[in-house]
Amino acid sequence: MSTPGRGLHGRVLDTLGPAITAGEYPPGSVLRTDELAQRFEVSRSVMREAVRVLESMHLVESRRRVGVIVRPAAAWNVYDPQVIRWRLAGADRPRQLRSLTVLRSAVEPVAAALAATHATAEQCAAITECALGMVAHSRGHKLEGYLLHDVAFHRLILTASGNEMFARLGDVVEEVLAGRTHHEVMFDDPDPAAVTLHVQVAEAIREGDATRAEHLTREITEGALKELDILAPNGRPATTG
Amino acid sequence: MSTPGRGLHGRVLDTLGPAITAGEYPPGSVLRTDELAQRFEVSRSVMREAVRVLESMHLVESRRRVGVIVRPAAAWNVYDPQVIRWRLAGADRPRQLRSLTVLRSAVEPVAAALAATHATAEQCAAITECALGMVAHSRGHKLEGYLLHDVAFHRLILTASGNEMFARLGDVVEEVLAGRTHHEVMFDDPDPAAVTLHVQVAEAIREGDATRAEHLTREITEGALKELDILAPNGRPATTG
DNA sequence: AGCCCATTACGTAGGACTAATTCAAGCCCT
DNA sequence: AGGGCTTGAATTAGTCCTACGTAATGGGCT
Repeated sequence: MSTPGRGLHGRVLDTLGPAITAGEYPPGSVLRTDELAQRFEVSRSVMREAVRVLESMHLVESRRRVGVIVRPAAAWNVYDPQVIRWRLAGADRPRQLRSLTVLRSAVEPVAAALAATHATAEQCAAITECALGMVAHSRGHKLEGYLLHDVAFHRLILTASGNEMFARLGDVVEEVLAGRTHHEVMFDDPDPAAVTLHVQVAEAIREGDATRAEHLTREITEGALKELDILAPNGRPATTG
Repeated sequence: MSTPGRGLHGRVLDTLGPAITAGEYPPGSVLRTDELAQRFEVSRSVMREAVRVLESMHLVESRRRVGVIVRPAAAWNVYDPQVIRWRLAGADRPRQLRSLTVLRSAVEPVAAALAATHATAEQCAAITECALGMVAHSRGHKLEGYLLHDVAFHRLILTASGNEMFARLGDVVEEVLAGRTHHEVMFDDPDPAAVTLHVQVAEAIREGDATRAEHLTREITEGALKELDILAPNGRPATTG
């Protein structure tokens, strides 16, 4: 995807990272550096660099006389794009997708409101163009083209918000939307209502109507949440009273 | 604060990280591993481990035959707690504080709404206790005690939301609140209206009133934003029309 | 202009030594 | 005799060092 194999230590991470985030090693598990080095057939230097990276993601903790200890999931840097990808590729992908979608539902409406105030003329034009592109690809099994414009649309709004924290969530949105199209069951054509909402959001931003942009975006993200509920009912298995 | 000096490479990071995030090396700057190792009086191995960590934060990129290249700020992992701390300690602290506060204003209301639905009885009790603790420390220059309860209050709500992404923002909130109390000019006693809002949020969550919890929390975060505007008017110097 | 090659800095390997932490054996005190 | 404290030995990560591999760059040659 992004950086597949930036050196030997990266190769090791591509295996170890997913294994840890998948819960293959329960919290508290102890790994030993030279044992791992042997297993992956790399030198200790390389293995140590890999461990340092895992450590910076708070996936593991390295203690003398003990080894490399796997930390509980609550400690993980769940905002690290690498960690997100690893988890999305793993078993609890549904839960992860839900977490990310809820995050979207919190952030994107506010981002849209800010975009309505801050967006430059060029950004407004680009956003509108994306919305029109979505319309153009909304019928006739053009899912790939639709996805492309959809991702660009949301990414542009997050950037136009002027908030760097929001802007950095573009990758997350892309991951979620791409996941919906590729992995989950995607209806043949996107929901026409959703397409219309995107066009209206573009309008609102263009007109500088922050409140309307916010409300419309909220409708979009709430739709995404409902869609998730249909595919995988109940994030936590609540006994439907 | 969290892990000051987990080995030699950590010592190096404590100096290099802040330097890079402070913009001391403009994007595209080239550092050489050996040179850095000499400067910090550590071996190349240690230096390489430090570089690997910086690389995983997307602060730098390491290329053969070239060196360690500083990446533009747009590429940085701004959600990494370490990066956040480095930036908060640096020169553009005000801008950073604003970004984080805007993020709070997006996330916390939604988190509060979810908490109203998901929180256990124990969590409700703890949240209420914190709110009462804030009241108890709201008068008479008891800022430290107030801060302690304030942080715990928001952290509990983020956790009670049941969303791991929200829960991990507890550190961010702590950093922001602590910053307000310690670094910025803090009025002798906290705003009484804010204290009341916290108590009411606790009520709403206890009663399971998601909408009310959300609106009240929104008032809190909007207050925080206004407070920022007073201290450092206009994140981007907009000519007040 | 295009190709080749020497330079250069990172990448990898592996051995030697240090230091810190755990665990247990042994000691002392009660 | 039992419990708690001290001490020391074993273990594993941490650090340093040296050598060699490798790829990208930039200059020089054709």
